[in-house]
Amino acid sequence: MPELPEVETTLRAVAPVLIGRTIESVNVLRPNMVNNHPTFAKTLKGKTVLGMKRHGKYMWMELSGGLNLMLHLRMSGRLGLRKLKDTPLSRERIRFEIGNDLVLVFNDPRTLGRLWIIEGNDVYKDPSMKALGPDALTLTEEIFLERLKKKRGTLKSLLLNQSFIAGVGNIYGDEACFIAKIDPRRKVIGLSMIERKRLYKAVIKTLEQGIYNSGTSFSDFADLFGKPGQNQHSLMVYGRGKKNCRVCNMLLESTKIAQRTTVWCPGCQK
DNA sequence: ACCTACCTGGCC
DNA sequence: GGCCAGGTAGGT
Repeated sequence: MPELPEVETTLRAVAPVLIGRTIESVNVLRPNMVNNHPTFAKTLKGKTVLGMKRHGKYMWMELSGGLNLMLHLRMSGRLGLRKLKDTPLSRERIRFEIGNDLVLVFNDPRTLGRLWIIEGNDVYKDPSMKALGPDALTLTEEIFLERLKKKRGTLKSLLLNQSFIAGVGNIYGDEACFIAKIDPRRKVIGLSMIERKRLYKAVIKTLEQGIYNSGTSFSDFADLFGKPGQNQHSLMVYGRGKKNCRVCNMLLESTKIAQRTTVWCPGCQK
C-alpha cells in the first residue's frame, strides 16, 4: 500500500517519538526481512536515533556510530508504537525496544517489507538509493519537464518508475493521470507541453492531498496508533473500475499496464 | 518492455 | 481452489 504520502505520514508521526531515543534491543521475528541477520540486531543495539529522513518511498533513521537504518514498507508494511506490556499484534515482524516501556513495531502481513543497515553517512551509495530519481514532492516543474523530455514509453509505466521520479505508486499514479485529464495508456512522447505541465501539477497535488488526508488505507495502512488514513474516500479512479466517474458519470475502464491494474475515465481523460 | 519471484491473507 | 493486492529486484 504505502506510497509517498503513507511513508510521509508515517515519518511525521514516528520521527518526533524516535529522535533522541536509544535502541535498547531489537527482536527480528522474520530474518528474511533484514540484511545481515543475525548481526543486524547486535549492530543496532545501543545506537541513538539522531534524525529521520525520506526519499520517495524509502525512509531511514540516522543513527549514532555513523550508521543509517533504511526502512521500506513495500506492499503491506507499517510502523506501530506499542507498550512493552501490550500483547504483540499478530503480524509483528521486527520489534525495537526504545526505552520507557515503548516498542517500535514493524508490522507486515505479507513480509515483503525490508530493513537494512547502511554503514557511513551517505545513504545514496546504496544501490537502491542510487537508482532513485528526485523525490516527487520536492520536484520543481523545470526538473520534471527536463526529465520527461528524455523519456519514452507509456505514461503510467513511467510514473511507476522510481528512477524517473521517486514516490508515485499505483494509487497516486492513476489519480494523477485523472487530475491531469490524460489517458494513462498514452505514450509520453505524444504529450503536449500543456499536458506535461498539467501532469506535473497533478502529481504534486495528488501527493499533497494524500498527505493532507494522512494517507490511503485499504486494508493495511494505519498510523502509529492504528488509526487509518482518510484519502481512500477522495479517490477518483483507483479501485473504482466499472464504477461511474465522480465527475462525468461515465463507466470507468481498467486494464493492466506494467502488470498493475490501471483505472481511468474515458470521458474525462484524453 | 516484459516476466517472475518474493509472501500472506481476503474475497469470490 | 483461484485471483487479487499499496512494491521492488532480478532475470531475459
